[in-house]
Amino acid sequence: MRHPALDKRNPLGHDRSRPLMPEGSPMSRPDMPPYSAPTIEARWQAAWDEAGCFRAKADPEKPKYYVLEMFPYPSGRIHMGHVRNYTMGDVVARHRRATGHAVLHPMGWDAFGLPAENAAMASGGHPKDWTYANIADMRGQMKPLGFSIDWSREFATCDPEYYGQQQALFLDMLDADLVTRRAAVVNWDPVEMTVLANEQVVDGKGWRSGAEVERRELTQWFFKISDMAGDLLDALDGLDDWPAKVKLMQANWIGRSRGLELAFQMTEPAQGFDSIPVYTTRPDTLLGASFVAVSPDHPLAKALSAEDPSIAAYCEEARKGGTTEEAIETAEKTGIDTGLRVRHPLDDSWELPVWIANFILMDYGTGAIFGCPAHDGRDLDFARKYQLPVVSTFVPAQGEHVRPEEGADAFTPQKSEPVRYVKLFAGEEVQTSDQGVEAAVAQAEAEGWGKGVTRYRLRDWLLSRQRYWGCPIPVIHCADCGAVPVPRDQLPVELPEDVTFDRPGNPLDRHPTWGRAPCPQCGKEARRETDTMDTFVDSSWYYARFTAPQAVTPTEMDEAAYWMNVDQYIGGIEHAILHLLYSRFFARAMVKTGHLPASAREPFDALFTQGMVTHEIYQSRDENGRPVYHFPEEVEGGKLKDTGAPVEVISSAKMSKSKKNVVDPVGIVATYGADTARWFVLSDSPPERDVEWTASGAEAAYKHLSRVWRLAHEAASSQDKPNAVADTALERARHKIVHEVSQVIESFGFNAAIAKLYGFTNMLSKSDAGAGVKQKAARTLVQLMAPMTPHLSEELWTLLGGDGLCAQAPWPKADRAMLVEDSITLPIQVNGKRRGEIQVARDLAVAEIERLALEAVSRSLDGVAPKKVIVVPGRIVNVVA
RNA sequence: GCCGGUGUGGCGGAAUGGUAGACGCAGCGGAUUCAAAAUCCGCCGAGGCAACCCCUCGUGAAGGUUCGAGUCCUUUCACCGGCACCA
Repeated sequence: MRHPALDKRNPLGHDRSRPLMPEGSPMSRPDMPPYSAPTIEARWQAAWDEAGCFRAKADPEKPKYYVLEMFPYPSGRIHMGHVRNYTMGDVVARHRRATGHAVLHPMGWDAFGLPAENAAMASGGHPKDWTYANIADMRGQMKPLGFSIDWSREFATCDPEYYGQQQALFLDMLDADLVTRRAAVVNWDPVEMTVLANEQVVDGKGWRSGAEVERRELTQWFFKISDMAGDLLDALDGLDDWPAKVKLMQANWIGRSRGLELAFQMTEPAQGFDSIPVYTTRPDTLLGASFVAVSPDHPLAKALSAEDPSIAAYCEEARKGGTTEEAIETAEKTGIDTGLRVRHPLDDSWELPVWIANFILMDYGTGAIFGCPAHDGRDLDFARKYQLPVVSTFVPAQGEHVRPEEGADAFTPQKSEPVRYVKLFAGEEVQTSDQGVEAAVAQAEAEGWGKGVTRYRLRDWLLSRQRYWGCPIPVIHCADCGAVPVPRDQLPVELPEDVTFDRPGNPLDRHPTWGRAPCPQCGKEARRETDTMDTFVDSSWYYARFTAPQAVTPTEMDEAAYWMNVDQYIGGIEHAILHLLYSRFFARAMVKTGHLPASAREPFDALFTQGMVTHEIYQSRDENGRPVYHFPEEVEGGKLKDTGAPVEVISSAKMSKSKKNVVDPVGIVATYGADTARWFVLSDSPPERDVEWTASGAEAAYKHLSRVWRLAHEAASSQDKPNAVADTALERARHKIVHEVSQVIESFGFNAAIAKLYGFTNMLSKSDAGAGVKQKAARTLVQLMAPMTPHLSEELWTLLGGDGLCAQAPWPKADRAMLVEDSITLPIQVNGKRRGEIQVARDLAVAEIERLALEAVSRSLDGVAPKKVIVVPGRIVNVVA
C-alpha cells in the first residue's frame, strides 16, 4: 500500500521520497498493519455518525455542559488557527462526555459581511452563492478533522430562518426601549457611497476608494448599550473564570469616571447662551483654572461660526484632523479665542477667557472643559502656546517640588497619592486627590453650583450599515407615521436576490421595487429601511440560538433554560472587547425581552482565549531589493528548492497569505492525518500562548502516534507472563497518569497533558510487565489520548479489547491508594544547596529523617555542627550549618 | 503617555516558596543494516577536574525578605499586547 506521505506535494517542504513506516521493517510484523490515518479516520467518523454519539440530548439525569468555540467566517478555507481553536473545544467536549455530562458542542457560520460583496464586485457572482459555496467547502475541510460536533444544529447567520428571528428580536428590543434612532456623525466615503468604520479609514482616506472621507451627519439606528454601562462594568467582577486581561480591557473600554458637572456663567450672554456647562474629573483643581474651552463641534462654536468667518474657518480646519494614531499623537494643540468671558464659580470677580480648541471632544462629557494647566499636560501645552496663566493648586505632601509655573511638567500624581493643597476650597490641606475630588463634589452640591456625576466612555452601538449582505432592519418609513416596525407576521424581511454590484453604493437603495411597501399603520405607500445591521449583531446571540436552532421564535425557553449558560467559551483575544461586550449586552436584552432566563444574563461562564499558530517567514530579495516571500514547501535547508538561492529566515509571525508563511491544514491532514494535526497544535505551547508550527514538530507528532500504534499492537499480541515488580510499577504509573491527565485537561493544560502522556508512553515501552497489565496500560493510554487523537484511540481501543466505542466509554478513574508511594526520595540541602538524597519510608518519623539526612551530608558538613535542621515532610530536608 | 503581560539551554517550553531545565525539537554517540531510512538504547546549561565522583556559576540586570527564591518585595532594562487629546 502506498503511504500518503509518499505524496511529494506534502506541505511540510520535505522531499519525502520514502514512506515513514515501510513494510518489511523490523517493527512491521505480519500481524501489525502500518498506521494508516486516512483509513481509520474515515472509518471511525462514519461509526460515530451512525451511533449519533455527538447529538446533544437534554438529559435530566446528567449535568449539562455547553462548550462553544467562536464560530468562523466562511472565507472558504480553514486555517491552522481554526484547527487549534476547534481542537481545544473538542478536547473539552470529548472529555466532558466521558465524565458523564450531556454535552452541547455546536457549529455554525458567521456568514454576513463585506467580503461576500467584495467578491461579488470582483467576479460578478452573488454574495449568497459565494457564501454558501464557501460554507460547503469549509464544512468539507472541517469534517475530516473529526470534531465531535452536533452538526444537526448547524446554521448560518445569513439563513432567513436565522436573521428573521434576529429581526423579531430587534422588534422586541424596540418595544423594550433598547433601540433608538438619531443623528450621528459618520465617516462617509463619497465614492463608495457608504459609511465606513473607523478602522476602514486610513490617513483620512477610504481604504478601498482612496477618496477623502467626509464627516456626515446621518440618522442612524443605535442599541442603547450605554444605558447598561454600569451593570456591564460591575458584573465583570462576577466573571471568575474569565481572563483578568479581558475583564480589564472591557473595564477600560467602558471607562467609568467620577466627576463634577458645573456651569460657568458668561459675563454677557451671547448667541442665546448664558452659561457653559463643563464636566471635570478634577474639581479639586478648580482654583487652578485659567481658561474654558469648547469643542469645535460644540453648539456655541457652531453658533459663533455663523457670525464670524475666522471662527468658522478655524473650526473647519480643526475638524479635519487625521484619525490615525500618528496624526493624533503629533497633532499640535490649537485654539482660537472667542473673546467671550465667563465667571469663576467660586469667585464672581474672577473672569476666564473662552476658547475653542481642537483637543476637546464633543461626544465626551459636555464638550467643554475648564483648563487647569498646572495639573494637565494638554492644558499646559495649550496655556504655554497662548500665554495663559499657570497656577498650581497642590504640591507633593513632602519633599522638593519644581512647579509647572516655573517651567516644570504638569504635576499629575496618582489620585491615590496624598498631596498638599496650596489652593484649597474643600477637604483637608493634605489629602489624596480622590479625597479632594469627593470633598469638592460634596461642597459644590451643598452650595448648589455643581453636581457629582458618573460618566462612561462607552457609546451607544451604531448598528446601521449601508450594505446589502446583512440582516435588513425590519422597519418601514412612512411620511405620516414615521418609522413603523414591520408587523411580526411579515417577518422575515428577506433580502432581494436580484441585485447588482456593478456600481458603488447600497444595492438595496437602488432596487426598483424592494424598497416600496405600504405603511403598516396607515396603508399609504411608504419606504423600507434599506440599512442592514452591523454583522456584530449576528454573532451577539448565536450561542442562544444553538440551544433551539429550528425554533420559530428566537429561542425556546425550556431549551435555553436547560443548556444556557455556555460553560466554556473559546476564541481569540481579538474579540476581547467588541464581540464579548455586545454578547453580554444582548444576553441582558434577551432576558429583558423574555428570550432567555434571568440566569443567562452573563452568557459565558468561562472564557478561554487561545494563542495563534505562527510560522517562520522565508524571504529573499528581487533585483530591486524588494522582499519576496516564499511558501514553506518551496524552501529546503535554508535554500529555495528550484534555484538553490538562499533565503533569509524571519522570526515567527501569525500565518498570513501576504507573508506566505502558511501551512494548509488540508495538506497536513492528507499527509499525516487529522490526529497528528490535532496532537501537534496542542503540544509544545500552553494553549493561551502562540504555538509555532514547524515541519519537524509535525513529523515528531506523527512519529509519536506511530509509536503508540506499535506499542498497542505489541501489547495486544504480548504473551509475557506476569512480573510482580514490573506489574505493580506499571499499574501505579497507570493510576498516576489517569490522575494527572484528568487534572491538567480540566485546567486547560493540554500541552502538559501531552508531555505527561509522552512520559507514560516511554514508561510503557520500557516496562517488563506481563501481557495483561500491559494491555490495560495501553488501553488507558489510548483512552487518555482520545480527546486529542480520537481516531487513533478508537482503533486501538477496539484492538485492545475496549468495550463499545471509546468515544462513549466512561473516563477512567484513578485509585487514590495507588497514587501514594511507600518509599520516597528526599533531597538533602546544606544551606539551601543540594548535597545528597535519602530513600525513606513515606511515614518515617521526623527525628529519624534528621538522623539519616545528617549522615548523608556529613561530608559536606565537614565536621561543622548543624545549627538547625528543617524537615519539610515528604518534600525536602535543609540543614543550616 | 496610561494600563497590562512576558523575560529560564541552540529552539518550543516544565517547575503548590522546596532537587531549575519535565516533555518535545535540534544536535552528538551507540545498536541494528551490505548500506541507508525507519526503529531501539544512551548523552545533551556553562565552566573546572584524570573522573559518568565532585566543585563553582546559572532563570534579563541590581538589591532585599527567607533555613531555602525562576516563584515574594523594591528598583531597573528589553520585548509584546490593549487603550489613547476621554477633561
